[in-house]
Amino acid sequence: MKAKEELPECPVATAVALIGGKWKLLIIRNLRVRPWRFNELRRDLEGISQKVLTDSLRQMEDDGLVFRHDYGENPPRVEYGLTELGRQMIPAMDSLADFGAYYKTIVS
Amino acid sequence: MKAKEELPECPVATAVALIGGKWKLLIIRNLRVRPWRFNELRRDLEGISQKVLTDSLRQMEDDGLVFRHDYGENPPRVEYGLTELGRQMIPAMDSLADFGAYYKTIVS
DNA sequence: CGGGATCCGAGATGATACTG
DNA sequence: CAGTATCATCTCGGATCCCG
Repeated sequence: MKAKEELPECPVATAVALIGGKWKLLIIRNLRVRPWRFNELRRDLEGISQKVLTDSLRQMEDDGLVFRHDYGENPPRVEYGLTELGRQMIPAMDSLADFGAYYKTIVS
Repeated sequence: MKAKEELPECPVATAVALIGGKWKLLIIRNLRVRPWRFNELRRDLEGISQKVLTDSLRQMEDDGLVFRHDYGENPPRVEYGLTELGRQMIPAMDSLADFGAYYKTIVS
C-alpha cells in the first residue's frame, strides 16, 4: 500500500498515480466481472507483455486495488481480482467508458 | 481530430487513449474552470516542461477536447480552454477525483 | 509571452529464454 | 501455468537554444 505521504495533494493526481499507465484501467475493466487467471488475462488484453502485466498487477496489489490468490496447486493456479477498495474505482471507470463511447459517436 | 479507425473498440481504451499520460487529466482539471494562458497553466502545473505542455495541448486540440485561441496581440496572448466535447469529460474526471479523495481517507 | 526545434537520458515497454 | 531474468527498444518527458 502506498504511504500516505507519497500521495499528491490533488485527488485527481492521486487517481492518476493509481490508475495511470497504459493498462491498469483495462485490467480493472476485466477484473470487475470476476477474478481472472494470469494467462487468461494476458490473452484477453492482447498486446501486453508478461513483464508489464506482472508489474502492473504487483503495483495494483501494493496499492490495495487488486488481490492475488495463489491456490498453491500444481500446475500453478493464481487468480487476480478487485479488492473492496479496487471496486470503488468502478464508477469512475464507467464514467470514462461513457465518455469514450460518446466520443466515438461524435468523431465518426 | 483522431480518425475513427484509430480508435480502439473498447470505450475504456478509447478514454485511455484520449486522456492517458501524466498530465492531460490535470490540464482538464484546470481548464474546466475557465480558459488559461500558456504560462499561467505552466506555472500552476508545476513540474511540467514547456515541451510536454505544448505537446499535450496540441494532442488534446487534435482530439477535439481543447480549443486554442490566439488573440494575435503583441506581446502574444493565447488562451486554452475546453471545447464542448472536452466538457463531456468532466463527469468522469469528477468520478476519478472522488475515488482519489476516498482512497486517501482509506490509506491514511 | 508563447511557443518551435533539437538533443538526450530515464524509465516504460517489449521480446526471448528459462524455471518450479 | 505462472511466473523470473535478461536484454533490447522505444516513447515520454526534460534541458537547452532559438524566434517573432
